[in-house]
Amino acid sequence: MFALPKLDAEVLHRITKRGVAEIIPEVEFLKRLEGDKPLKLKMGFDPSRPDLHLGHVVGLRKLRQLQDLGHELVLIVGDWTAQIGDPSGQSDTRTMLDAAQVKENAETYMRQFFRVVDPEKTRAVYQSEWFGKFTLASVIELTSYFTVNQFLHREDFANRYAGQRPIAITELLYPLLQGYDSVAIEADVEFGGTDQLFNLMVGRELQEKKGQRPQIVFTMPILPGTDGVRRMGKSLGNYIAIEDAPSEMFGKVMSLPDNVIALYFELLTDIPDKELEEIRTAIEARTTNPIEFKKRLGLELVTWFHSAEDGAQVQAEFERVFQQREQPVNVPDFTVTKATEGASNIDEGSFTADLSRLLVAAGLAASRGEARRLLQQKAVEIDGTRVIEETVQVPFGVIVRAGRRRFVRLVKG
RNA sequence: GGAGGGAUGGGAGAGCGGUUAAAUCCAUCAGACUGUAAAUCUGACGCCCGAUGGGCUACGCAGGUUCGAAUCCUGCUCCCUCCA
Repeated sequence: MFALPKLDAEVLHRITKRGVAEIIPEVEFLKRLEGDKPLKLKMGFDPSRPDLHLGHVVGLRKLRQLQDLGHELVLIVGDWTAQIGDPSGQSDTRTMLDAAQVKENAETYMRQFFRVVDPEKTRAVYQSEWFGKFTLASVIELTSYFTVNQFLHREDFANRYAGQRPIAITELLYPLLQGYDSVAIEADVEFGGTDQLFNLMVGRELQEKKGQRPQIVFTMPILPGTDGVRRMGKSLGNYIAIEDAPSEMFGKVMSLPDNVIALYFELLTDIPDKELEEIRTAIEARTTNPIEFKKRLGLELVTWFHSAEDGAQVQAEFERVFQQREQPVNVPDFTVTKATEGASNIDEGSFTADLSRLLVAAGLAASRGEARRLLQQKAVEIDGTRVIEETVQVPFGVIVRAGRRRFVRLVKG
């Protein structure tokens, strides 16, 4: 009944080469792809931070590609590992999540997850299905397969050990639990960023010790965040979320440093390798303005996660506001009344504005101090004219701009 | 059980009795420039006020010493390293 489609060279190439760091072992993976059973693809997630960003998307796209070939994804909801926290160099204690919270987070997660991955070929399972039944004896057994020395080889641990920084015992448990998940579901392939290599290998070994066919370890490059340097991460504040509004998503793409543009195309789009090369050389040789590539990237991403209309609109708006330095099409209204801070002498057509107060009232500045700073720094415009004075007479209907991105239209209440 | 180190602004990390709203770096914001919300350069970056000045908050928590404390003392709380 089930038949995996015949793989043509191009598809195969895209799956095994594009956006791939390492497949261990690659030949075995190819062999299994040709098998007559759909593969069980494993992907875990930690339900304590359900915000998906483009860093996750790199892996999700790969899963999608394989699903499209007929393989099946098993999504592990890490309700136990979430309590430990994957070693990240910090020793922040995580709070225990209650079951309801986990469920809610998991749902949020999956809602985002299915924007990339095919829900029809996805099965979600909770770690508690097996760890809920674990006894101390099972834990001890699990730990018996490895030595501390082996674990200290993991780069992160090795660095911390050498630097006399703390390594929590629970952190050592993390790879074991994640690895056991592979045993529990009998995973064929597990996916992760290159930083996950160690954990993935533990799963592979654990399966072998348990007499299972060891999973293929499939790693992908880490996507740098909007700072272009550090990995994209929520806690680093350099991420583009799947659920970012169109303008925000586009804007964040536009703020990418030039040197990561090509990598973003490689990991997040399907543009042909040939074009990828062209982009790469064009940026290096400075023959094309990189902003053009960023626009294209932004457009693709917004189209994908929102719609083509949103993409077009948001790009037009960007060009208008930031390139032409004109006013945006849709400016939110701010209603000025007698009660408004910073507004006085209101008559039919205009009023006297104390800008240090009004900017705060209108949400354009966080404090009066900041409002004054903006005025001082020549960052405030009223209908396109720079304003430095604190007190000015303004007509209703004008657009006030504070800085590059904040706009408000003053309307009479 | 023993010895020692530490808790500072969004993050990292100086300061170790006054001139410290607190160096520096990163992030952030603004301006300039630009083929870009890249890069680069410059500046700003606690809050409040009748404001070239004044006030209030802030360096784990609670007290104390002092004209004056992030800096010294005491007691808490938490964290870490090493030895056993």
